This record gives sequence, C-alpha cells and structure tokens, in this order.
Amino acid sequence: MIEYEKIPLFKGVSENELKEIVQSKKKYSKGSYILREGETTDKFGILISGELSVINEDYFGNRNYINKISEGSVFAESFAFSENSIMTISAVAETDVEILWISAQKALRLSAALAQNIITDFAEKNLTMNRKILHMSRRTTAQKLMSYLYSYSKSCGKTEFDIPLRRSRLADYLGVERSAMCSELSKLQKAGFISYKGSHFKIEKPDAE
Amino acid sequence: MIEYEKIPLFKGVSENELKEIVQSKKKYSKGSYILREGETTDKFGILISGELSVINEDYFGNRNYINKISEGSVFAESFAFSENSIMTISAVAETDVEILWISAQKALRLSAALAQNIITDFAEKNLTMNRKILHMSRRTTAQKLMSYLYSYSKSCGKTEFDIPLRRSRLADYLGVERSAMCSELSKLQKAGFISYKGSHFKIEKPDAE
DNA sequence: ATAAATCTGTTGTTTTTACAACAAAAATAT
DNA sequence: ATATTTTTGTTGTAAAAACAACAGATTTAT
Repeated sequence: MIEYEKIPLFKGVSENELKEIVQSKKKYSKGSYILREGETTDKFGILISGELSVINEDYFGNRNYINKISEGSVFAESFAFSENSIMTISAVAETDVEILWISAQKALRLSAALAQNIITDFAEKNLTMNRKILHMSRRTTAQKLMSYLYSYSKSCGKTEFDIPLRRSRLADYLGVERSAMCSELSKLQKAGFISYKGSHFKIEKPDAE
Repeated sequence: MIEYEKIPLFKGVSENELKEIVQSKKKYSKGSYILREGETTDKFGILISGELSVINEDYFGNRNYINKISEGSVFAESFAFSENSIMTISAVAETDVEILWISAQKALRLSAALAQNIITDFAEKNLTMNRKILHMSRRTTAQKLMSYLYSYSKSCGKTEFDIPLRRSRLADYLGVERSAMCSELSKLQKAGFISYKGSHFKIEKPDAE
C-alpha cells in the first residue's frame, strides 16, 4: 500500500486539491476485471496496492499482455482524456488490488500541478510504448529478444540483471510464441550471446549487435 | 501550409501567448533529418507544411517506419517532456517541410490552454500506438492485415475505403516483409475476405473475424 | 513439509515468413 | 506523350515460427 505522498502523479498537489479530485477508492479481488475492452471511461485509475496487467483479448480469448502496472502508477488515462473513445484494452487484477479513481476533466480543471504531472506521465508512457514497438518490429524472435535485453541492460546500467517478466509474459510482450521463444533463448545462450538462469540474465557481448 | 489558427494544439491559446512560446520556425529540404536517433531535445515540433515520417533505423540502416506526421501535427513531444531521454527514433522530411519549434517547459509555464491541448494530443497519440501494437501482436501476417483493415474500416465508418499507406509502408507499419505481405493480401482476396485495388480496400465480411 | 499448481525448456511437425529475383503496373519526371 | 523510376504482385526456396505435447523444475498454497 503506497501513501498518497509517494504517488508521482500527486507531486506538488495540495491536500485540498486531492480531496476534490479523488472520486472514489475501490477494492477488487485477484483475477477480476477492473476495466473491460469495449467500454468507455471518463475516469482514470491509480493503483494503490497490488498489481495489475493491461491486456488485450482476441475473439478466442487469447490474452495479449500489454504491460504491467505497479503501485503508484496510473492506468487508462489515454482513454479518459480522449473523448468517448472505446477501450481496446482491459485491465485485470493480478493480485487483490485497491484503486483510486479520478475524474479526468475535474483533475485538469482543479489542479495545474496535476496537469503537469499528467503530461510527464504521458510522455514517459509514450516512450515505454515506443520501446515495445521497437522490439516487436524486429524480424526474428532472436532479434526481438536481443533488442529487449540490450534495452533493459542499458536502462539499468548493468550487463547482468533480473528482468521483471516471466517467460510467458515476455513472449506476450514481444508478440511471439512462448515455447519458440524459449528455444531461441537457449540458442542465444549456446551461441554465447547471453547467459541466463530463470529471470536472471547476463549480456555476454555488450558491444555486438 | 497550415494557418496557426487551424493547428489543434493552439486551440484556445492567445496570440500573445503564441508569440512567447514559439521559439523558431525552420525549413528543411526533402530527405533531410529533422531529428536524429541518439540526440536529446527539450523542444518539440509542429509541422507547418509538408510531410514527415518518424522512423527507427537498425545498425544496418534498415528503416522501420513508425508513423507519418501531417500538417498541423506535433512530433517529438514525448522526448521533449521526458527529462534527458535519448531519442530512439528519427524524424525525416518526406517532402520539403517547415517546422515550428516550441520549448516544452516554456509552453507548460506560459499557457494553461496549451497544457490541456498537449494532454489531449498525448492521449490520442497513445491510442494510436496502442492500435499499432494491437495489430503487430497478432501472430500471422494475414491476421495483422485484417486487424489493421478492420480497425481502419471501423474508424472511418465504411466498409470501403482508401488506406493512407502504400505497400512497403504498410509492411513496415505492421512489422512484416513486404512481398510476403502482398502475397497474403492476394490470398485474403481469393478467400473472399477482402477485395482491393491499390490502396482502395473493401471488407467483404464485416462481421467475421 | 507436502501436495498442487504453474512455469520452463525441449522436441518434432506443420504452417508461415523472409528473402531473392523478376515481370507487370503505376507513378513521376521531362 | 514518352521515358524513367518506383511500386506492386508473383513465385520458389530456405529459414523461422507456431503449435502441440510432455517431462522436469519451480513456485505457491495448505
């Protein structure tokens, strides 16, 4: 459970403003849908406790995992700030979660500080998506993996690190099939590009591509 | 050449504010780089005339086309609003272009109206990227194509329409190989799902998936 | 600590994609 | 209007990915 003061979006926002802006606080149990594809929303959410995933499902119910939201992070803001746009994604509770709902328009009207924070949030989220697109647009699974691992390594400044995604999540994230990805991983290890055990990875040739 | 009054981002922004905010106005010739991967920027751009593409290049110089910017649209705002983030993309002039450069921090400080417009812009851009990710995350080229075509058809409310991308751009956009995509297109046509001639498409089975 | 559930790595088979090369069509320049 | 350049569609082949199925490892629940 994160305290309000530690939520990045609330930085510089006064307590009085907060009282006006927060619309509701709700609990959802593990596995339940917090938002569902096809609906619309004029509120966005802040995750107070627990963990949730943003996903897309096709007509057969196959889940495409888009990203993970952790404590203190915002979700569904793109839909809340775009007029009557139907959601193309769903939000699912990975654990029991607690969520703060905030009216998009009210937030803009009542707090300049919050507006600024929202811009920063959007900008960063945009970059995250940019990165995902970059990985996905590589032609082969091996290239997608290397693109992801290099990028992750760079962002944490180490050649040895733990990734936050398990195999099936990583496969979804990169838009590939899990088992095929596993076998590509072991090929990359045999070829000496990387070594790994579970979620712990090491880049063996940091300069090569 | 678009007039300032018609630029969506300037809606509700006074002329005085505009004078303060606009940092410079520059011309670039067809083919030149407007922004280059690896650099940083604290300004964002508005395209006044011409057309530009946002791309990513790999180490061999293969271009991955990310999206097209048309007159009146904003680009590079994610980087400008994220602190010292290195650009992972480049912007290239597709024709001779003219660009308005705006300091991100100045814009936020000097105009509340602009801040609101930036939020809307971000929200919509986010949705655009979401859509691209959705298409790309489909497993086969045929599914990616149908995902794109259905989505486009839905967004313009017709089952018969012209797409704004030529074949090689569409292939880049979907992250697949052009010629393979062409052959998938003709299979889809033979199978009766779609019909097309050039960039003119028709969805033959609007309800099916 | 043990059982149950989930996740991971591997393999063989089928399907799909990338790639290369080229002819036909279309767009652009002169 | 004609020539030149670019784009598109096609095909065959080699490479890669999806899929299915399963054993072993790991994690989670009790």
